[in-house]
Amino acid sequence: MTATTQEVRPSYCDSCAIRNRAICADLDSAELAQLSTIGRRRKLTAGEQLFWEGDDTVLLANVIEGVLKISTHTSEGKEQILGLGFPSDFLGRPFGQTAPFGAEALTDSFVCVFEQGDFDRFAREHSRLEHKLLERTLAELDRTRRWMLLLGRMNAEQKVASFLLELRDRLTPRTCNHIEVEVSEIFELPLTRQQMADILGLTIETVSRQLSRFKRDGLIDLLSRRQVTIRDRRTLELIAS
Amino acid sequence: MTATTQEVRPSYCDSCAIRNRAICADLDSAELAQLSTIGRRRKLTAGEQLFWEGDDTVLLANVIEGVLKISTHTSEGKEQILGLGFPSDFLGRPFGQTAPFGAEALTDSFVCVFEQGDFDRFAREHSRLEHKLLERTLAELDRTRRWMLLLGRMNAEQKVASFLLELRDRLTPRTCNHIEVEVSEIFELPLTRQQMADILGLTIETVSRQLSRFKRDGLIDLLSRRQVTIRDRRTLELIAS
DNA sequence: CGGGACTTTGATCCTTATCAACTTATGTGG
DNA sequence: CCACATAAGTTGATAAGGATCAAAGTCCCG
Repeated sequence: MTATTQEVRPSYCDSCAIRNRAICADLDSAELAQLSTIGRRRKLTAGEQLFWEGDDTVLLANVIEGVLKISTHTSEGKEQILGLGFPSDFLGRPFGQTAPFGAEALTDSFVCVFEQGDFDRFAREHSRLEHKLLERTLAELDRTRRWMLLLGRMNAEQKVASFLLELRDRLTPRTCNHIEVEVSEIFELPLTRQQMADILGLTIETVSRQLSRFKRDGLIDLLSRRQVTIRDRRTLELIAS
Repeated sequence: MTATTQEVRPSYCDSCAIRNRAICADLDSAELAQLSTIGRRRKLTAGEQLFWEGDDTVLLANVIEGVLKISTHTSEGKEQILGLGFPSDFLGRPFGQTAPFGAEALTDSFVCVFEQGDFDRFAREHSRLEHKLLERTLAELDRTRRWMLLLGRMNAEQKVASFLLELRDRLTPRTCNHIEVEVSEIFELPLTRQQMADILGLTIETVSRQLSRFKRDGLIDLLSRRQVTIRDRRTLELIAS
């Protein structure tokens, strides 16, 4: 604690795929080394639960690879997905008592997991990290509020169009080493139709019908259940408003 | 900046109604005095806009008295209210470029306003404040996500019931000087039917019909357009799930 | 007391949920 | 490697909840 000089061994964080995009981005090597002592990597297979809604021993995680969902349930058991976690996103509820939502891997994933207590303590001692976390939380709040607009005011067609566009964007990192990457309009849906319905506040049938319609109208292609190509982005954007 | 001792004059913050509940709660007198130099009080009359969606010169505010709404619009002009601000709530988007939503007073209000730049600078230098802000933002994110469940998965009856209950709770501070206060089940709606509709993702007619139904069934009383009494909280809670 | 905004109520229509049957993928064991 | 079982997805028919359109009623304020 009081040592002024400190042997800084490179932590495995240094080679982390999201080193420069996650909340750890502003930490120096020493801090990173310290952080890496309280975190551990974990592999998740599709469908595996990272933590459950209501858990007391709360986990926090950086998504390194893959896509996760966070969700809650109505008392009648209907699920509502609250958001998706993509690489470099931070998942979980710091400074809380119980997890207000559950987290599950949608695809095979890698995450960097922390016990909440460890992380909370670390964050309070490193205001740069806390600041990053604040910025992320504010951004996430913005995104969640935009989603409210979708849930409250859009019809099924607009919802599905918006969702496809957002997925395409978040699934493809905008830059790679500061070089603009030409992005393909083909991508893999990381969710089942049911899960899409649970995100959009629709039923599985409505989602399916809407996708079929978009395909029939030439706006998208469905190569397989999970493979989507956006053929007419302009029109989709018009529909999504 | 480098002075170690400093004349601390009591700022008007010391007597602020929300001194112990707002994000300023953890600041000491010296910090509070400093903060008060960059903030100013402002009175708003019902219907007055504090700032607009898309504004570049962004304002931030602590709500001292009254109720504000934050909202955004679809491209077709339909409004979606994103949330309400009650006394001690913090409004606005720190560390951002443009306001992602507008804020308007629903009732005559008092707020404590900051220029975003001033506030951002202050926050970065006072990690206790930034920590408070983080906790609030996380709590607000939780609340917003619960609202997603309402928008995505509830029917009109459940939405209106939930809203009445939440309004009653937030309109009445739970404690006063650490003493549990017996709360009355009568309260004033700070919104028009149209605004309620814009919060719940419904139309004005549906909201009105639902309220009439609740009244007919003896769950609530409507003394005037704005005066509501909750007569059967249990059943309302049951409906709201 | 009169005018305008807000609200309530009724009638009808439309979107999406629900129910049901069928089709297509996925995967496992013989 | 195929046949079968199971899960996931599609499509159609019908129903219901809310939106929309329309008109009457109420409150509020000058």
